[in-house]
Amino acid sequence: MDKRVRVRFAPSPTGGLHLGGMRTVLYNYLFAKKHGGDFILRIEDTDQSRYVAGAEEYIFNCLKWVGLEPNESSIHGGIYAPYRQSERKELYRKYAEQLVKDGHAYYAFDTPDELEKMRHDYKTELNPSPQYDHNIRTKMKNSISLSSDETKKLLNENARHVIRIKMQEHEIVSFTDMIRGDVSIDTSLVDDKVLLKADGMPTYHLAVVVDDHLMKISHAFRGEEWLPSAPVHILLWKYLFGLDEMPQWAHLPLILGPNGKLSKRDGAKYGFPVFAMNWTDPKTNELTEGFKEKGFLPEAFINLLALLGWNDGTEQEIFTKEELIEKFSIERVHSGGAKFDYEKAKWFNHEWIKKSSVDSLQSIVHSLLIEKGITSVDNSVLGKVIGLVKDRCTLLTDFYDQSYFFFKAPEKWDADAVKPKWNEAKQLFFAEVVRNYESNNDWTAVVLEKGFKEITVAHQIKPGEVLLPFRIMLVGGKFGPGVFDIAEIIGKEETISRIKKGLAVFA
RNA sequence: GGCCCGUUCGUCUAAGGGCUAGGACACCACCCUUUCACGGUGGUGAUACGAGUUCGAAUCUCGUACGGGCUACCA
Repeated sequence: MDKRVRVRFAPSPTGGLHLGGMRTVLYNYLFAKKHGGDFILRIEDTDQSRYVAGAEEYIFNCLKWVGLEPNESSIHGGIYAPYRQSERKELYRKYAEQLVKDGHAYYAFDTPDELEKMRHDYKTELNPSPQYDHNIRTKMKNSISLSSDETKKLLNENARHVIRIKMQEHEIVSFTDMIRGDVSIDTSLVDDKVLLKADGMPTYHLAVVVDDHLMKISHAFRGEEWLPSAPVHILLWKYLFGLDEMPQWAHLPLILGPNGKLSKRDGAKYGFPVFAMNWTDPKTNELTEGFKEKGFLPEAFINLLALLGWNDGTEQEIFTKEELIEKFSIERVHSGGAKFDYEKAKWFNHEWIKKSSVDSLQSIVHSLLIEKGITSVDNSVLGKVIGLVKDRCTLLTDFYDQSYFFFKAPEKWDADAVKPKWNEAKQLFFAEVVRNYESNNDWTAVVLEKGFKEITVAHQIKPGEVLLPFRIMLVGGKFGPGVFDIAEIIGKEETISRIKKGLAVFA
């Protein structure tokens, strides 16, 4: 059987592409690819009041960045188009009416105020949040409590109404989850969910079942927060299409922040990204930082996401996308939630930067430097620089701090580290170094170091006393790779110029 | 409140009845390095609690506690 695996998203700020959603996509993708199936992305835009312009494109951009593009979606198209819910609106009413006809659903005419009143009136200490269920529905305004004439009259008058599922009083609904095994839930605990809203749009509950059937979905992945309403979906499948056709479900564990389900707020509060890419909410102008802009490699992002709740049973932690596809198994996904650890996330990125070739980093570091105002970047120089500093970079943005001095002479010097011990002897020493380097015809780190050391001997100075000042002349502070490597790369002219400048500053 | 899901070092996790509960991140120490890192070696550190089943339980069962989720004309 062909595997058709799908994931659904709402283009809204709350349902946007945070870590949890991204991981759902990833597992979905890995599972589909592993079994030679199709990865289908569905967009939920049923609730126009929450719809955020640009959010859908944003989701696709994120997927593009990490290379998890779907086979079918609202932008990629596919044989079951359209893939956007608002464009499928007309489909859903038919199924909702069918359910009413078969006695599995009913019309409800209650206004928001009446619902509010019900929640207030039936609220007790024992039941702080009363539900629209088999007890309450007889007391509300719907086609079960009203006579059929009254119902007809209201429908003919075009009274605002919704269609609700009629949950059985006591029925145990069971299904097998790919991660958790057998799960059973008593229907009496689930309320009569709205299936079709007053504006004619379906709720998630109806849409997910109708779409999965129409699009011949075989596997459906979603977050654990959907578990309590799973019986609604199972029952709808039973009533509408039969359970044999129902996709296999996998309810993924939640990704937790420091306090509970990871939220956008957690990122701002604790200083780490929770979205794949930068996202500016057009309604509030609020910026949510992304992993991409923070300096993560897409390979690292996928890797750390995959390992948050899954492992292959070995001690391997660094996986390429291809290895993940090969080794992923949904049965090995944890059932418990995982707390996101930003320190470990950074470690994954560091590993990936070290693992990446100079060539693959070149263009990304180049544009980063330009962004930071370093305009004259020679590509062959940059290649050498990247090779020299990449082991010291945890985030891509670290490349700036680790390498700007190759392209720009220091303008400030950590003079406190030099001046107190500065003296005439050192002044003379560096004057000698300048003379030596000026006559140098073999500008390599090894030769430069040899010349430098010889002069320390001649001047009876310990290398340790002049190495630090030399470093500060070249880069401005106590950081960076080996000084002679730096000197080799910046070249003869620049090295001598920086020594002379340093001598003037320290004198 | 009700229901659902979960619980192994601080964090992510391995161990599917059987050697001193293994690894990674973080942390600490030492080594390397005449800067800062990288790297190397080592260390601190966990089966939530209580019963039961068993020759033997992190592992199976029950209870308790704790954590999370759901309880909308949101998804």
